[in-house]
Amino acid sequence: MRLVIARCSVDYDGRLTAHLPSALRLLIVKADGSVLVHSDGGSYKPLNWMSPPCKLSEQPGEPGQPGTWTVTGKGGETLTITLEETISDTSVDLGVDPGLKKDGVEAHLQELLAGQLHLLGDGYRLIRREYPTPIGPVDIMCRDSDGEHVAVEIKRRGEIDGVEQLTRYLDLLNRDPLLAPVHGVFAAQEIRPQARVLATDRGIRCLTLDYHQMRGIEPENTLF
Amino acid sequence: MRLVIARCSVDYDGRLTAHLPSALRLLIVKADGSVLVHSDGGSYKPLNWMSPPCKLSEQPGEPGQPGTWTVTGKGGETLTITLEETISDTSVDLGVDPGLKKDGVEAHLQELLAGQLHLLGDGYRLIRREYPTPIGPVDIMCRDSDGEHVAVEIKRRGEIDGVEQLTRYLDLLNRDPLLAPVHGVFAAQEIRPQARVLATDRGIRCLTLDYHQMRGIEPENTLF
DNA sequence: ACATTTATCTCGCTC
DNA sequence: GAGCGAGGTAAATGT
Repeated sequence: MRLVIARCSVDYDGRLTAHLPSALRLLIVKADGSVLVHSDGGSYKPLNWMSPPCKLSEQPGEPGQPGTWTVTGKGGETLTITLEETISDTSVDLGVDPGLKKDGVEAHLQELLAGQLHLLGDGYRLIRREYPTPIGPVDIMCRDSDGEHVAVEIKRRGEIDGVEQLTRYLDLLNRDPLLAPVHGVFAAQEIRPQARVLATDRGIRCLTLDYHQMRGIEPENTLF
Repeated sequence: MRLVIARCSVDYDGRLTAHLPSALRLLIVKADGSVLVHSDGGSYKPLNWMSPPCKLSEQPGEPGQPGTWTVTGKGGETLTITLEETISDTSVDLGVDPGLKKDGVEAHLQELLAGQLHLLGDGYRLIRREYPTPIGPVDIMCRDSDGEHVAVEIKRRGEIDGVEQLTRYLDLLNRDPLLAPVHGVFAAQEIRPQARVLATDRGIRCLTLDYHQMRGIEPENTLF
């Protein structure tokens, strides 16, 4: 990664054309060749940029004359940076980033809850995640301490349509004498009052998931 | 603007939860307090960030111990950065940026077409741009050579929803006896075949705009 | 590979 | 201030 602080003007020509008058800015050149032009405000979006894949061509410029960067993108779009005065120019090798892990999405909540079935109550045993039915997979299917089936629907935010979805599963599953009775649990980080009322009215238990707590309890990497 | 190169891990807790394992990264603190965490790849989007308005609280950490930054956003969301090793930490005052000037977006197409109504046909006269209706503004309202009203919807890329939008305007406008009959023109740099079929079926004329040509023909600043 | 949907969307505008 | 629509949307997901 290369960081340049410079007084520069910038022109973009691609899907649209855009121009930045001369000012002091931060230029970032990443390892993949992408270039960002940042000002000292705004938000995370650069004033202008070029996404990878692209190629940077640098014309140093005569002493006392501005240098020019020409960045050409895959589709032929160009970012032209005219550097009038370079305050600093440093490079650093950051290596490859392990990447962002987003949590709190449905898939991760399902994974966590499947490993902590005790949150549903004592003696619960997992049958399987993504239990298939003709109208879609049940997030978690398990048995309670009495051996009766429990279908769990997991949402990040529990709203009415999630309750409807679980209701459809339960209607279907309870027609199967090998499974019935199948109980329902509606689990979410946040359950809207309307959804809670509807679920309760239909005999579906609501379970609010404490994501932070679940993540803390999640088993660490052990020796085995 | 402050630039920090550091080995750090990052946790975000807000609308969602996200975690970044420890790695070398670039941290940018802008004048408005916003914080960006960039890796050496990807695109212009940071791995994680906090948008302004927000407040940065810095706990320096004991010697040999990591320091911690806690950035708190307006809605209570937090970005926690644990700095294990700081490679560099520099600040620079960039001043206020004059800002970006864009061309070739929908607004500019509208401006160009309003000045070149002959592209619609001979004898067209402009009534006004952004002609207001209760369901939103019509991009261009004009009269044709017979004095009948013509509503023009302009898109950069003409797709079906743009045709639907114009259809809603036409339905409404044609209820007004002072305006009816109002004809429709769907103008775009590129019109998808499905959109063209739908528009034609509804008696809406399609017009493909050549942006570069329109820009070339646009009258230069003349003396009078 | 391509189409569709989402987003801590951002940004700019109108009411 | 809330609401709406565009975006060089970008990024993720499903087919």
